[in-house]
Formats: sequence, C-alpha cells, structure tokens
Amino acid sequence: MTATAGTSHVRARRREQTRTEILAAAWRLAERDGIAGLSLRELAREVGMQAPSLYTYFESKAAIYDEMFAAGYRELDAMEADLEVDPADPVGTLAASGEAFIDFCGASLARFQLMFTRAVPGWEPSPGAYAVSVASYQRSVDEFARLGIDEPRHIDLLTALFAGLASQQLANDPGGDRWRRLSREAAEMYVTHVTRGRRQR
Amino acid sequence: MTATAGTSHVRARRREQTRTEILAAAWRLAERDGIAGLSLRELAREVGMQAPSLYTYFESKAAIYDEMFAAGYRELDAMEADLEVDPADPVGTLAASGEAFIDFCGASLARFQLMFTRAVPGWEPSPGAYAVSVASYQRSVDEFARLGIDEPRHIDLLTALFAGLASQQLANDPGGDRWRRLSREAAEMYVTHVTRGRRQR
DNA sequence: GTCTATAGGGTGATAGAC
DNA sequence: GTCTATCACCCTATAGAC
Repeated sequence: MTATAGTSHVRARRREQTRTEILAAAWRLAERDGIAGLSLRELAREVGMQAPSLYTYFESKAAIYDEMFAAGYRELDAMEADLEVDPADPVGTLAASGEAFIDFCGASLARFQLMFTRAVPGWEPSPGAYAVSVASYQRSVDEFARLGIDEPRHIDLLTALFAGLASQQLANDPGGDRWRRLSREAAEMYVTHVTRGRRQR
Repeated sequence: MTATAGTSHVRARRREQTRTEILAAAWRLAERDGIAGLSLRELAREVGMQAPSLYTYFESKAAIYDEMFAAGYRELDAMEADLEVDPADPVGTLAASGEAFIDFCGASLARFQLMFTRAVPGWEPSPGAYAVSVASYQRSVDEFARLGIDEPRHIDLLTALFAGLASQQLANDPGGDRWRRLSREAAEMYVTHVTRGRRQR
C-alpha cells in the first residue's frame, strides 16, 4: 500500500513532466507554422508519440490551446512583476513597461497571436483560461494606479498605445526597433496628457 | 473575324464578372469562418461551381488572397479619399480619421486579419499586392504632411496610436465603442505632443 | 499508457472527358 | 469552361488490443 502510494506520486510527476514537454514542443511548432497551423500529428511526432497518445495528457486540442494561453498570461505577469514601478518617475516607468511589453510580444509571434488576436478559427479561451488573463490585466491596472493613472479611459488609452506600438513593430518591422524605440516618446506624450492641468485642481 | 473579336470582348467582361462574384463569396465565407478558414470547395459551392472550376478564374488560393488583400487596401484608400483634411484643424481631422479607420477595421474582421495581421499560415502578399498597400500608405503620409506632420517618427507614432485603438476595439469590445470613443482624446494628446514648442522655434 | 486502425471528415491541386 | 475522378495529402478524435 505504501509502495503503491509512493509510485502514484512519481507517476503524477512524470505525467506533469510529459505534459510540459508536449507544451514546449507545441510552442516550437506554433512558432514555425503560426498558432493556427499547429497539428496534433506533428506535435505527437515531435515528442516521439503517436497522435492518439496525446489524449492521455490533454482532453482535446482546445485544451492545449487553453494551457498555452494561460501560460502566456502567467509569463506576462511574471515579466511585469520584475519591472520596477517608480511613482516619482511615471515616464521612465511607462517607457520601460512599453519596451518590455514590445519585447515580450516580439519574443514569440505565436504567443502574441494566441493572446491578443483571434487567429485560431473556432477556438476561444475557456472560462478558466480567460480568468488568468483577467487577473493579469487587473495586476497591470493596480500598477498603473501606483503611477496615478486611475481613470478607466486613461487606462484604455494606455493599453491602446502599447498594443499599437507592439502590433506595428511585429507586423511591419519584426526583429527591428522602429516602433520599440518610440516607447519613451510615447510615454512622455501620454504622461503629459494625463497629468495636464492636474496642478491647477 | 469581327464577330470573334466582338464575342471575346463579351467573354472578357463575363469572366471579370464571375471573378468579382467569386471574390464577393470569398469575403462572405471569410467573415464567417475567419480569413484562414476559407476553403476552395466551399467557395465553389457558394457560387454554384465545383472546386476545380475556380482554377479557370484564379491561379491558386494564394492568388485569391492576393486579390482580396489588394482590394482591402483600395477600399481603405477610397475611404481616406472621402475624408476632409483641414490643415487648420489637425485635431478634428485626426479624430475623424481615427474613427473612420476603426470603423473600417470593424466593418470586416476578415479584412482586418488579412491586411494587418499574419493570420494566414504560409501566405504573404505577392509583390504586386504588397505594392498596393505601399501606395495606400504613401497616400496617408501625404495627407499627414498637409497637417504639418512630417517627421518619420511622428508618423510612426500616429499609425501606432490608430492601430492600437483599432486592435483593442476589435479584440476586446467588438461591435462596441470603448476605444473608438477615445479617438478625439487621442488626437488631442497626439497633436499637443507633435506641436509642442513649435512656436518657440 | 501506448499503440494500430479507423471513423468521418477535410484540404489544394491536377488530368482529362465533354 | 465545366465537369468527374482522383492524387496525395491533411485533420481531430475514438475504439480497442496489448
């Protein structure tokens, strides 16, 4: 009995390891073929299995996309947690955030497509996966608040600004910095705008 | 001989008409299934043909995407040609441009995906189709110049701002106006920034 | 847990009859 | 110009042997 319980622990670990391996292979293939081009047969081949064996580890292809989607937001969250927020220097803080966000998007086109566009016909994140993205967004909102940015329309304007820099960078100068290098100027423009007239009030 | 030449004229017209019909059906299907989900068999069914007959009108599926891509940029161009550019009112002009651009993107998700994202795995526009997009961009640049916007980095900042508003609107509030309504504020922020200190010089 | 086999579709593209 | 037939694949998912 003790032995069986012991091995089941080991098995659960192994299982998790295999799942991780499959997901890593899925990212590699998605990078190469686009997120919508991911195929289970090829994914199985990549990890040395036959396609049906994947169903031991994931319920469906949609479940794989779900895990990847949630992982993307967890990575974004971790990246943001590493950024320093200096309430005394909103421009510097936002410029650094913008660059980090563009770098994050540029580091994986497949991840960008999965997280921010609707590139997979017929798939959308499950409620569970979606909740991870909402939590990540909430975290960003909290950090913006520390910079004195708290009006909803100002937050929406900021996300649009960063999303725009990133999407232009990826679509029109992938691997370059034509839009990335505008981060500081964009941050100055934005901060000037949201703090405009604040001292008068 | 004269008769043959006459009929060949009619045939060329008919052919062009059929091509137009096929492209219209392609847009309908792409709207429904996503641009990457377009299938030639279904497209043929939609126009009452068998799939191989499409090859009489288009060399390949990529050629169909090419025509759609070029048509998208011609439509964008036509839309912009209808906008009034008032050099005395850059904020109003840009606010209207931004709204029009967001409306243009929102009017067809398939068109947006085809023109501005890389949603079709394995396809990119042919040089000819790409040239149409470059011409359209050049036209925008010329109109920005009439507003006194001529520094390349300012133009890039503006395209990022509009692209960001549109992509956030489509991804997070399709059919709504959560980001669209920020167009005027964004234009004010932007114009204040690019004209900052101009009088001093 | 992994396999083979297969269900039940789908895909773009081509050959050749009419 | 349109068709049928077909090539040579692709796909996700399931049943059931081992």
